[in-house]
Amino acid sequence: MQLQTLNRIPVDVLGARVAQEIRSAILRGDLPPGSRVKQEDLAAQLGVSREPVRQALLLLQGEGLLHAQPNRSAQVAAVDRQLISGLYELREAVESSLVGTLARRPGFDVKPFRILIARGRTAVRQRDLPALIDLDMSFHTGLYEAAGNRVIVEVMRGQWIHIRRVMAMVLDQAAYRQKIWDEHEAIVHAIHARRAASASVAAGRHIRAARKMLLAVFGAAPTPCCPSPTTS
Amino acid sequence: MQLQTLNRIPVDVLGARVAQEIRSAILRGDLPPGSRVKQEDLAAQLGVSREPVRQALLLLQGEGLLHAQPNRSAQVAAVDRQLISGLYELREAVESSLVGTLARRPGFDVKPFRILIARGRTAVRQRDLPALIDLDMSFHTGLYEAAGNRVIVEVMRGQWIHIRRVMAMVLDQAAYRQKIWDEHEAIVHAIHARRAASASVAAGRHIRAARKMLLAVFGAAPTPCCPSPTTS
DNA sequence: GACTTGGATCCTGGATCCAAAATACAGGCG
DNA sequence: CGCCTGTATTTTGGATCCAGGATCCAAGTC
Repeated sequence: MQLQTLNRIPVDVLGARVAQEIRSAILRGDLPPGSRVKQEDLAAQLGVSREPVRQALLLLQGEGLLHAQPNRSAQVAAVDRQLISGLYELREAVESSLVGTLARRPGFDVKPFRILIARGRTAVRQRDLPALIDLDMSFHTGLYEAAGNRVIVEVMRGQWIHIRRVMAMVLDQAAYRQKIWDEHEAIVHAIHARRAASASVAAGRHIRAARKMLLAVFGAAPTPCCPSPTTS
Repeated sequence: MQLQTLNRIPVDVLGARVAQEIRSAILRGDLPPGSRVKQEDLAAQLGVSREPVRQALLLLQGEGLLHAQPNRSAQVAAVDRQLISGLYELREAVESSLVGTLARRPGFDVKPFRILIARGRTAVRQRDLPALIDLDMSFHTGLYEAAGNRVIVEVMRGQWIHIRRVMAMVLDQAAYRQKIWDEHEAIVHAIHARRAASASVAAGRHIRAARKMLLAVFGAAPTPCCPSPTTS
Protein backbone atom coordinates (compact mmCIF):
# COMPACT_ATOMS: atom_id res chain seq x y z
CA MET A 1 0.00 0.00 0.00
CA GLN A 2 1.35 3.33 -1.03
CA LEU A 3 0.06 6.56 0.31
CA GLN A 4 -0.11 9.13 -2.40
CA THR A 5 -0.59 12.01 -0.06
CA LEU A 6 2.19 13.12 2.24
CA ASN A 7 2.58 15.95 -0.16
CA ARG A 8 1.12 19.16 1.18
CA ILE A 9 3.71 21.38 2.71
CA PRO A 10 6.09 22.87 0.22
CA VAL A 11 5.89 23.34 -3.48
CA ASP A 12 8.14 26.05 -4.36
CA VAL A 13 10.62 25.06 -1.76
CA LEU A 14 11.91 28.55 -1.30
CA GLY A 15 8.53 30.23 -1.39
CA ALA A 16 7.24 27.82 1.20
CA ARG A 17 10.17 28.54 3.46
CA VAL A 18 9.66 32.27 3.12
CA ALA A 19 6.00 31.76 3.93
CA GLN A 20 6.95 29.85 7.04
CA GLU A 21 9.23 32.69 8.12
CA ILE A 22 6.52 35.27 7.68
CA ARG A 23 3.99 33.03 9.38
CA SER A 24 6.24 32.72 12.40
CA ALA A 25 6.81 36.44 12.42
CA ILE A 26 3.09 37.05 12.49
CA LEU A 27 2.57 34.42 15.18
CA ARG A 28 5.42 35.80 17.22
CA GLY A 29 3.97 39.27 17.11
CA ASP A 30 6.52 40.99 14.94
CA LEU A 31 4.41 42.05 12.02
CA PRO A 32 1.47 43.13 14.16
CA PRO A 33 -2.04 43.00 12.72
CA GLY A 34 -2.69 45.75 10.25
CA SER A 35 0.96 46.38 9.49
CA ARG A 36 1.88 46.66 5.85
CA VAL A 37 4.30 44.18 4.37
CA LYS A 38 6.58 45.28 1.56
CA GLN A 39 7.85 42.62 -0.78
CA GLU A 40 11.27 44.12 -1.23
CA ASP A 41 11.87 44.48 2.49
CA LEU A 42 11.07 40.85 3.11
CA ALA A 43 13.17 39.79 0.16
CA ALA A 44 16.17 41.71 1.43
CA GLN A 45 15.61 40.55 4.97
CA LEU A 46 15.50 36.90 3.97
CA GLY A 47 18.19 37.12 1.36
CA VAL A 48 16.09 36.02 -1.59
CA SER A 49 14.66 37.76 -4.60
CA ARG A 50 11.19 39.19 -4.65
CA GLU A 51 9.81 36.25 -6.57
CA PRO A 52 9.57 33.69 -3.77
CA VAL A 53 8.31 36.43 -1.50
CA ARG A 54 5.43 37.08 -3.83
CA GLN A 55 4.54 33.42 -3.79
CA ALA A 56 4.74 33.35 -0.04
CA LEU A 57 2.45 36.35 0.24
CA LEU A 58 -0.01 34.68 -2.09
CA LEU A 59 0.09 31.57 0.06
CA LEU A 60 -0.42 33.46 3.29
CA GLN A 61 -3.22 35.39 1.77
CA GLY A 62 -4.88 32.14 0.88
CA GLU A 63 -4.54 31.11 4.50
CA GLY A 64 -6.21 34.31 5.56
CA LEU A 65 -3.21 35.71 7.39
CA LEU A 66 -2.82 38.55 4.94
CA HIS A 67 -5.21 40.80 3.10
CA ALA A 68 -4.29 42.31 -0.22
CA GLN A 69 -5.70 44.56 -2.87
CA PRO A 70 -4.13 44.87 -6.29
CA ASN A 71 -1.19 47.23 -6.47
CA ARG A 72 -1.18 47.77 -2.73
CA SER A 73 1.07 46.43 -0.05
CA ALA A 74 -0.41 43.42 1.65
CA GLN A 75 -1.30 43.86 5.27
CA VAL A 76 -1.45 41.47 8.14
CA ALA A 77 -5.00 40.37 8.88
CA ALA A 78 -6.56 41.67 12.04
CA VAL A 79 -7.78 39.39 14.78
CA ASP A 80 -11.20 40.42 15.95
CA ARG A 81 -13.85 38.87 18.16
CA GLN A 82 -15.81 37.86 15.10
CA LEU A 83 -12.94 35.69 13.94
CA ILE A 84 -12.52 34.05 17.32
CA SER A 85 -16.21 33.48 17.65
CA GLY A 86 -16.54 32.04 14.18
CA LEU A 87 -13.49 29.85 14.56
CA TYR A 88 -14.80 28.29 17.73
CA GLU A 89 -18.29 27.84 16.39
CA LEU A 90 -16.78 25.87 13.56
CA ARG A 91 -14.66 23.86 15.94
CA GLU A 92 -17.64 23.10 18.11
CA ALA A 93 -19.64 21.81 15.18
CA VAL A 94 -16.81 19.76 13.74
CA GLU A 95 -15.29 18.37 16.88
CA SER A 96 -18.42 17.39 18.73
CA SER A 97 -19.62 15.53 15.67
CA LEU A 98 -16.26 13.95 15.02
CA VAL A 99 -15.78 12.85 18.58
CA GLY A 100 -19.14 11.17 18.51
CA THR A 101 -18.15 9.29 15.39
CA LEU A 102 -14.92 8.17 17.01
CA ALA A 103 -16.84 6.85 20.02
CA ARG A 104 -19.27 4.91 17.88
CA ARG A 105 -16.50 3.24 15.93
CA PRO A 106 -14.30 0.47 17.36
CA GLY A 107 -10.53 0.52 17.35
CA PHE A 108 -9.81 3.89 18.90
CA ASP A 109 -6.20 3.94 20.01
CA VAL A 110 -6.05 5.71 23.35
CA LYS A 111 -2.33 5.49 23.93
CA PRO A 112 -1.09 8.52 21.99
CA PHE A 113 -3.73 10.65 23.66
CA ARG A 114 -2.80 9.45 27.12
CA ILE A 115 0.77 10.43 26.34
CA LEU A 116 -0.30 13.85 25.13
CA ILE A 117 -2.39 14.38 28.23
CA ALA A 118 0.54 13.49 30.45
CA ARG A 119 2.79 15.85 28.57
CA GLY A 120 0.12 18.53 28.72
CA ARG A 121 -0.13 18.28 32.49
CA THR A 122 3.62 18.55 32.76
CA ALA A 123 3.61 21.66 30.60
CA VAL A 124 0.87 23.14 32.79
CA ARG A 125 2.99 22.57 35.89
CA GLN A 126 6.00 24.11 34.22
CA ARG A 127 3.98 27.04 32.87
CA ASP A 128 5.42 26.40 29.43
CA LEU A 129 2.99 28.37 27.32
CA PRO A 130 4.40 27.63 23.87
CA ALA A 131 4.49 23.92 24.66
CA LEU A 132 0.90 24.10 25.88
CA ILE A 133 -0.26 25.61 22.65
CA ASP A 134 1.60 22.98 20.65
CA LEU A 135 0.27 20.15 22.76
CA ASP A 136 -3.26 21.46 22.59
CA MET A 137 -3.00 21.53 18.84
CA SER A 138 -1.47 18.06 18.77
CA PHE A 139 -4.30 16.72 20.86
CA HIS A 140 -7.05 18.05 18.67
CA THR A 141 -5.19 17.32 15.46
CA GLY A 142 -4.79 13.80 16.76
CA LEU A 143 -8.55 13.50 17.04
CA TYR A 144 -9.00 14.74 13.48
CA GLU A 145 -6.50 12.23 12.23
CA ALA A 146 -7.98 9.41 14.24
CA ALA A 147 -11.24 10.02 12.43
CA GLY A 148 -9.41 9.38 9.17
CA ASN A 149 -11.14 12.21 7.37
CA ARG A 150 -8.61 13.93 5.14
CA VAL A 151 -10.90 16.85 4.41
CA ILE A 152 -11.38 17.66 8.06
CA VAL A 153 -7.68 17.25 8.75
CA GLU A 154 -6.82 19.70 6.00
CA VAL A 155 -9.50 22.23 6.81
CA MET A 156 -8.70 22.27 10.47
CA ARG A 157 -4.98 22.46 9.85
CA GLY A 158 -5.71 25.69 8.02
CA GLN A 159 -7.80 26.96 10.91
CA TRP A 160 -5.27 26.09 13.58
CA ILE A 161 -2.99 28.73 12.18
CA HIS A 162 -5.54 31.26 13.33
CA ILE A 163 -6.31 29.46 16.55
CA ARG A 164 -2.66 29.50 17.49
CA ARG A 165 -2.48 33.16 16.66
CA VAL A 166 -5.40 33.91 18.91
CA MET A 167 -3.96 31.80 21.70
CA ALA A 168 -0.58 33.48 21.37
CA MET A 169 -2.18 36.91 21.51
CA VAL A 170 -4.29 36.15 24.53
CA LEU A 171 -1.67 34.09 26.30
CA ASP A 172 -1.84 32.89 29.89
CA GLN A 173 -5.02 32.68 31.94
CA ALA A 174 -3.65 30.43 34.61
CA ALA A 175 -6.99 29.36 36.05
CA TYR A 176 -8.26 28.02 32.81
CA ARG A 177 -5.11 26.14 31.85
CA GLN A 178 -5.78 23.66 34.60
CA LYS A 179 -9.15 22.69 33.25
CA ILE A 180 -8.11 22.11 29.67
CA TRP A 181 -6.40 18.81 30.22
CA ASP A 182 -9.11 17.54 32.52
CA GLU A 183 -11.55 18.20 29.74
CA HIS A 184 -9.28 16.52 27.24
CA GLU A 185 -9.10 13.50 29.49
CA ALA A 186 -12.86 13.42 29.84
CA ILE A 187 -13.26 13.46 26.08
CA VAL A 188 -10.77 10.66 25.53
CA HIS A 189 -12.33 8.67 28.33
CA ALA A 190 -15.79 8.97 26.84
CA ILE A 191 -14.54 7.93 23.42
CA HIS A 192 -12.69 4.99 24.87
CA ALA A 193 -15.79 3.94 26.78
CA ARG A 194 -17.76 4.16 23.53
CA ARG A 195 -20.15 6.70 25.01
CA ALA A 196 -20.80 8.74 21.88
CA ALA A 197 -23.34 11.20 23.21
CA SER A 198 -21.27 11.86 26.29
CA ALA A 199 -18.09 12.36 24.26
CA SER A 200 -19.89 14.73 21.94
CA VAL A 201 -21.21 16.79 24.78
CA ALA A 202 -17.84 16.88 26.49
CA ALA A 203 -16.16 18.10 23.33
CA GLY A 204 -18.81 20.74 22.78
CA ARG A 205 -18.45 21.99 26.33
CA HIS A 206 -14.69 22.06 25.99
CA ILE A 207 -14.81 24.23 22.90
CA ARG A 208 -17.50 26.52 24.25
CA ALA A 209 -15.51 27.08 27.41
CA ALA A 210 -12.41 27.94 25.42
CA ARG A 211 -14.40 30.27 23.22
CA LYS A 212 -15.93 32.05 26.18
CA MET A 213 -12.58 32.46 27.87
CA LEU A 214 -10.88 33.78 24.75
CA LEU A 215 -13.65 36.22 23.98
CA ALA A 216 -13.59 37.52 27.53
CA VAL A 217 -9.86 38.04 27.56
CA PHE A 218 -9.73 39.40 24.06
CA GLY A 219 -12.61 41.75 24.60
CA ALA A 220 -10.78 43.28 27.54
CA ALA A 221 -7.56 43.88 25.62
CA PRO A 222 -8.59 45.09 22.20
CA THR A 223 -6.30 44.21 19.33
CA PRO A 224 -2.89 45.78 19.90
CA CYS A 225 -2.98 47.53 16.60
CA CYS A 226 -5.62 48.67 14.19
CA PRO A 227 -4.66 52.34 13.81
CA SER A 228 -8.14 53.83 14.04
CA PRO A 229 -9.89 52.75 10.84
CA THR A 230 -9.95 55.82 8.64
CA THR A 231 -13.55 56.65 7.94
CA SER A 232 -12.64 58.41 4.75
CA MET B 1 -20.24 52.38 8.63
CA GLN B 2 -17.51 51.12 6.42
CA LEU B 3 -17.10 47.54 5.42
CA GLN B 4 -13.52 46.52 5.34
CA THR B 5 -14.10 43.20 3.68
CA LEU B 6 -15.29 42.92 0.12
CA ASN B 7 -11.75 41.94 -0.64
CA ARG B 8 -11.25 38.26 -1.30
CA ILE B 9 -11.44 37.45 -4.98
CA PRO B 10 -8.46 38.69 -6.92
CA VAL B 11 -5.05 39.75 -5.87
CA ASP B 12 -2.86 39.46 -8.77
CA VAL B 13 -5.62 40.28 -11.14
CA LEU B 14 -4.16 38.29 -13.96
CA GLY B 15 -3.13 35.33 -11.85
CA ALA B 16 -6.62 35.18 -10.39
CA ARG B 17 -8.14 35.20 -13.85
CA VAL B 18 -5.84 32.43 -15.01
CA ALA B 19 -6.76 30.45 -11.91
CA GLN B 20 -10.42 30.88 -12.73
CA GLU B 21 -9.82 29.61 -16.26
CA ILE B 22 -8.03 26.52 -15.04
CA ARG B 23 -10.64 25.97 -12.35
CA SER B 24 -13.37 26.01 -14.97
CA ALA B 25 -11.39 23.68 -17.18
CA ILE B 26 -11.09 21.21 -14.33
CA LEU B 27 -14.76 21.54 -13.46
CA ARG B 28 -15.75 21.19 -17.08
CA GLY B 29 -13.76 17.99 -17.42
CA ASP B 30 -11.05 19.16 -19.74
CA LEU B 31 -7.99 18.60 -17.61
CA PRO B 32 -9.18 15.27 -16.25
CA PRO B 33 -8.03 14.15 -12.81
CA GLY B 34 -4.45 12.96 -12.83
CA SER B 35 -3.50 14.84 -15.95
CA ARG B 36 -0.31 16.82 -15.81
CA VAL B 37 -0.41 20.54 -16.29
CA LYS B 38 2.54 22.28 -17.89
CA GLN B 39 3.06 25.90 -17.07
CA GLU B 40 4.23 26.93 -20.51
CA ASP B 41 1.30 25.27 -22.26
CA LEU B 42 -1.19 27.13 -20.12
CA ALA B 43 0.70 30.37 -20.55
CA ALA B 44 0.67 30.04 -24.32
CA GLN B 45 -2.94 28.93 -24.34
CA LEU B 46 -4.08 31.91 -22.31
CA GLY B 47 -1.75 34.40 -23.92
CA VAL B 48 0.11 35.38 -20.80
CA SER B 49 3.59 34.78 -19.50
CA ARG B 50 4.43 31.91 -17.21
CA GLU B 51 4.45 34.14 -14.16
CA PRO B 52 0.72 34.54 -13.60
CA VAL B 53 0.30 30.89 -14.45
CA ARG B 54 2.64 29.93 -11.64
CA GLN B 55 0.64 32.03 -9.24
CA ALA B 56 -2.57 30.47 -10.45
CA LEU B 57 -1.16 27.00 -9.96
CA LEU B 58 -0.09 27.93 -6.47
CA LEU B 59 -3.57 29.19 -5.75
CA LEU B 60 -5.27 26.10 -7.11
CA GLN B 61 -2.92 23.91 -5.20
CA GLY B 62 -3.92 25.73 -2.07
CA GLU B 63 -7.51 24.97 -2.92
CA GLY B 64 -6.66 21.32 -3.28
CA LEU B 65 -7.47 21.11 -6.97
CA LEU B 66 -3.86 20.42 -7.90
CA HIS B 67 -1.09 18.40 -6.39
CA ALA B 68 2.51 19.38 -6.89
CA GLN B 69 5.96 18.24 -5.98
CA PRO B 70 8.97 20.46 -6.48
CA ASN B 71 10.38 20.46 -9.97
CA ARG B 72 7.53 18.34 -11.31
CA SER B 73 4.53 19.24 -13.36
CA ALA B 74 1.51 19.80 -11.21
CA GLN B 75 -1.29 17.33 -11.69
CA VAL B 76 -5.01 17.63 -11.30
CA ALA B 77 -6.17 16.15 -8.02
CA ALA B 78 -8.09 12.94 -8.22
CA VAL B 79 -11.61 12.62 -6.93
CA ASP B 80 -11.98 9.49 -4.87
CA ARG B 81 -14.61 8.11 -2.55
CA GLN B 82 -12.57 9.20 0.44
CA LEU B 83 -12.81 12.81 -0.66
CA ILE B 84 -16.54 12.64 -1.22
CA SER B 85 -17.09 10.88 2.06
CA GLY B 86 -14.93 13.32 3.99
CA LEU B 87 -16.49 16.31 2.32
CA TYR B 88 -19.98 15.26 3.26
CA GLU B 89 -19.05 14.29 6.78
CA LEU B 90 -17.75 17.81 7.22
CA ARG B 91 -20.87 19.26 5.68
CA GLU B 92 -23.08 17.18 7.93
CA ALA B 93 -21.27 18.35 11.04
CA VAL B 94 -21.21 21.98 10.01
CA GLU B 95 -24.63 22.33 8.49
CA SER B 96 -26.66 20.48 11.04
CA SER B 97 -25.07 22.54 13.78
CA LEU B 98 -25.44 25.78 11.87
CA VAL B 99 -29.05 25.16 10.97
CA GLY B 100 -29.83 24.54 14.61
CA THR B 101 -28.25 27.84 15.50
CA LEU B 102 -30.27 29.62 12.86
CA ALA B 103 -33.48 28.13 14.22
CA ARG B 104 -32.70 29.17 17.78
CA ARG B 105 -32.00 32.73 16.77
CA PRO B 106 -34.75 35.21 15.81
CA GLY B 107 -34.79 37.21 12.62
CA PHE B 108 -34.25 34.53 10.02
CA ASP B 109 -35.23 35.94 6.63
CA VAL B 110 -37.06 33.22 4.75
CA LYS B 111 -37.72 35.12 1.56
CA PRO B 112 -34.49 34.56 -0.32
CA PHE B 113 -34.69 30.87 0.44
CA ARG B 114 -38.26 30.61 -0.77
CA ILE B 115 -37.14 32.21 -4.01
CA LEU B 116 -34.24 29.80 -4.35
CA ILE B 117 -36.53 26.86 -3.72
CA ALA B 118 -38.92 28.05 -6.39
CA ARG B 119 -36.09 28.49 -8.84
CA GLY B 120 -34.74 25.10 -7.89
CA ARG B 121 -38.01 23.38 -8.62
CA THR B 122 -38.17 25.11 -11.97
CA ALA B 123 -34.67 23.92 -12.79
CA VAL B 124 -35.66 20.39 -11.80
CA ARG B 125 -38.61 20.50 -14.18
CA GLN B 126 -36.40 21.83 -16.95
CA ARG B 127 -33.67 19.29 -16.25
CA ASP B 128 -31.14 22.12 -16.17
CA LEU B 129 -28.25 20.39 -14.44
CA PRO B 130 -25.77 23.28 -14.30
CA ALA B 131 -28.43 25.56 -12.89
CA LEU B 132 -29.32 22.93 -10.31
CA ILE B 133 -25.77 22.74 -9.11
CA ASP B 134 -25.53 26.51 -8.90
CA LEU B 135 -28.83 26.80 -7.08
CA ASP B 136 -27.93 24.06 -4.67
CA MET B 137 -24.74 25.88 -3.85
CA SER B 138 -26.58 29.17 -3.52
CA PHE B 139 -29.03 27.61 -1.12
CA HIS B 140 -26.42 26.20 1.20
CA THR B 141 -24.16 29.21 0.88
CA GLY B 142 -27.16 31.29 1.80
CA LEU B 143 -27.50 29.32 5.01
CA TYR B 144 -23.83 29.87 5.84
CA GLU B 145 -24.18 33.57 5.25
CA ALA B 146 -27.39 33.79 7.23
CA ALA B 147 -25.47 32.44 10.19
CA GLY B 148 -23.12 35.40 9.87
CA ASN B 149 -20.04 33.31 10.54
CA ARG B 150 -17.26 34.50 8.26
CA VAL B 151 -15.04 31.55 9.03
CA ILE B 152 -17.66 29.03 8.01
CA VAL B 153 -18.51 31.00 4.90
CA GLU B 154 -14.88 31.02 3.85
CA VAL B 155 -14.15 27.42 4.69
CA MET B 156 -17.23 26.14 2.96
CA ARG B 157 -16.62 28.30 -0.06
CA GLY B 158 -13.35 26.47 -0.44
CA GLN B 159 -15.06 23.13 -0.09
CA TRP B 160 -17.81 23.86 -2.56
CA ILE B 161 -15.26 23.90 -5.30
CA HIS B 162 -14.82 20.21 -4.65
CA ILE B 163 -18.49 19.58 -4.08
CA ARG B 164 -19.32 21.09 -7.44
CA ARG B 165 -16.64 19.01 -9.05
CA VAL B 166 -18.07 15.84 -7.58
CA MET B 167 -21.58 16.81 -8.60
CA ALA B 168 -20.45 17.61 -12.11
CA MET B 169 -18.68 14.28 -12.41
CA VAL B 170 -21.58 12.26 -11.13
CA LEU B 171 -24.23 14.31 -12.88
CA ASP B 172 -27.90 13.38 -13.21
CA GLN B 173 -29.69 10.86 -11.03
CA ALA B 174 -33.18 11.95 -11.91
CA ALA B 175 -34.91 10.22 -9.03
CA TYR B 176 -32.89 12.01 -6.43
CA ARG B 177 -33.13 15.47 -7.92
CA GLN B 178 -36.80 15.57 -6.98
CA LYS B 179 -36.14 15.06 -3.31
CA ILE B 180 -33.46 17.69 -2.91
CA TRP B 181 -35.73 20.67 -2.97
CA ASP B 182 -38.32 19.03 -0.77
CA GLU B 183 -35.58 18.53 1.78
CA HIS B 184 -34.42 22.11 1.35
CA GLU B 185 -37.95 23.28 1.97
CA ALA B 186 -38.24 21.13 5.06
CA ILE B 187 -35.04 22.62 6.44
CA VAL B 188 -36.14 26.19 5.80
CA HIS B 189 -39.55 25.44 7.24
CA ALA B 190 -38.07 24.03 10.43
CA ILE B 191 -35.79 27.04 10.83
CA HIS B 192 -38.62 29.44 10.22
CA ALA B 193 -40.76 27.61 12.78
CA ARG B 194 -37.87 27.91 15.27
CA ARG B 195 -37.70 24.13 15.70
CA ALA B 196 -33.95 23.79 16.17
CA ALA B 197 -33.70 20.07 16.76
CA SER B 198 -35.97 19.32 13.87
CA ALA B 199 -34.03 21.61 11.54
CA SER B 200 -30.78 20.05 12.61
CA VAL B 201 -32.03 16.56 11.95
CA ALA B 202 -33.49 17.54 8.59
CA ALA B 203 -30.17 19.07 7.53
CA GLY B 204 -28.25 16.02 8.69
CA ARG B 205 -30.56 13.71 6.80
CA HIS B 206 -30.30 15.86 3.70
CA ILE B 207 -26.53 15.70 3.67
CA ARG B 208 -26.39 12.01 4.49
CA ALA B 209 -28.78 11.23 1.66
CA ALA B 210 -26.68 13.22 -0.77
CA ARG B 211 -23.54 11.52 0.43
CA LYS B 212 -25.04 8.08 0.06
CA MET B 213 -26.26 8.82 -3.42
CA LEU B 214 -22.96 10.27 -4.57
CA LEU B 215 -20.95 7.41 -3.14
CA ALA B 216 -23.22 4.88 -4.78
CA VAL B 217 -23.03 6.52 -8.18
CA PHE B 218 -19.37 7.28 -7.93
CA GLY B 219 -18.47 3.81 -6.75
CA ALA B 220 -20.17 2.34 -9.82
CA ALA B 221 -18.28 4.56 -12.24
CA PRO B 222 -14.70 4.70 -11.00
CA THR B 223 -12.82 7.88 -11.71
CA PRO B 224 -12.47 8.34 -15.47
CA CYS B 225 -8.74 8.59 -15.26
CA CYS B 226 -6.06 7.62 -12.83
CA PRO B 227 -3.63 5.82 -15.12
CA SER B 228 -2.88 2.88 -12.85
CA PRO B 229 -0.85 4.32 -9.98
CA THR B 230 2.69 3.22 -10.64
CA THR B 231 3.80 1.11 -7.72
CA SER B 232 7.43 1.82 -8.43
C1' DG C 1 -4.79 79.42 5.83
C1' DA C 2 -6.97 75.22 3.62
C1' DC C 3 -7.70 72.76 -0.53
C1' DT C 4 -6.39 71.23 -4.92
C1' DT C 5 -3.07 69.92 -8.46
C1' DG C 6 1.29 68.59 -10.41
C1' DG C 7 5.23 65.90 -10.29
C1' DA C 8 8.74 62.76 -8.19
C1' DT C 9 9.27 58.49 -5.87
C1' DC C 10 7.99 54.07 -4.37
C1' DC C 11 5.88 49.66 -4.92
C1' DT C 12 3.61 46.15 -7.12
C1' DG C 13 2.38 43.10 -11.25
C1' DG C 14 3.94 40.97 -15.26
C1' DA C 15 7.61 39.58 -18.71
C1' DT C 16 11.95 37.81 -19.75
C1' DC C 17 16.17 35.40 -18.70
C1' DC C 18 19.14 31.82 -16.62
C1' DA C 19 20.38 27.66 -13.93
C1' DA C 20 19.21 23.27 -12.06
C1' DA C 21 16.40 19.22 -11.76
C1' DA C 22 13.73 15.78 -14.18
C1' DT C 23 12.34 13.24 -18.17
C1' DA C 24 13.08 10.87 -22.59
C1' DC C 25 15.68 8.61 -25.74
C1' DA C 26 19.36 6.17 -27.67
C1' DG C 27 23.25 3.30 -27.40
C1' DG C 28 25.99 -0.13 -25.00
C1' DC C 29 26.35 -4.17 -22.07
C1' DG C 30 25.04 -8.40 -19.83
C1' DC D 1 16.48 -9.68 -26.00
C1' DG D 2 16.11 -6.87 -21.94
C1' DC D 3 18.27 -3.77 -18.69
C1' DC D 4 21.21 -0.17 -17.50
C1' DT D 5 23.55 4.14 -18.37
C1' DG D 6 24.86 8.53 -20.42
C1' DT D 7 23.35 12.40 -22.95
C1' DA D 8 19.96 15.71 -25.01
C1' DT D 9 15.68 17.94 -24.21
C1' DT D 10 12.10 19.55 -21.56
C1' DT D 11 10.30 21.92 -17.62
C1' DT D 12 10.38 23.99 -13.44
C1' DG D 13 12.24 27.48 -9.86
C1' DG D 14 14.42 31.69 -9.01
C1' DA D 15 16.50 36.27 -10.43
C1' DT D 16 16.32 40.34 -12.95
C1' DC D 17 14.08 43.82 -15.69
C1' DC D 18 10.38 46.94 -17.16
C1' DA D 19 5.85 49.31 -17.05
C1' DG D 20 1.70 50.91 -14.66
C1' DG D 21 -0.59 52.40 -10.62
C1' DA D 22 -0.34 54.46 -5.93
C1' DT D 23 1.49 57.34 -2.44
C1' DC D 24 3.61 61.51 -0.90
C1' DC D 25 5.20 66.10 -0.91
C1' DA D 26 5.33 70.66 -2.43
C1' DA D 27 3.76 74.54 -4.92
C1' DG D 28 -0.07 77.19 -6.58
C1' DT D 29 -4.85 78.89 -6.11
C1' DC D 30 -9.07 80.29 -3.91
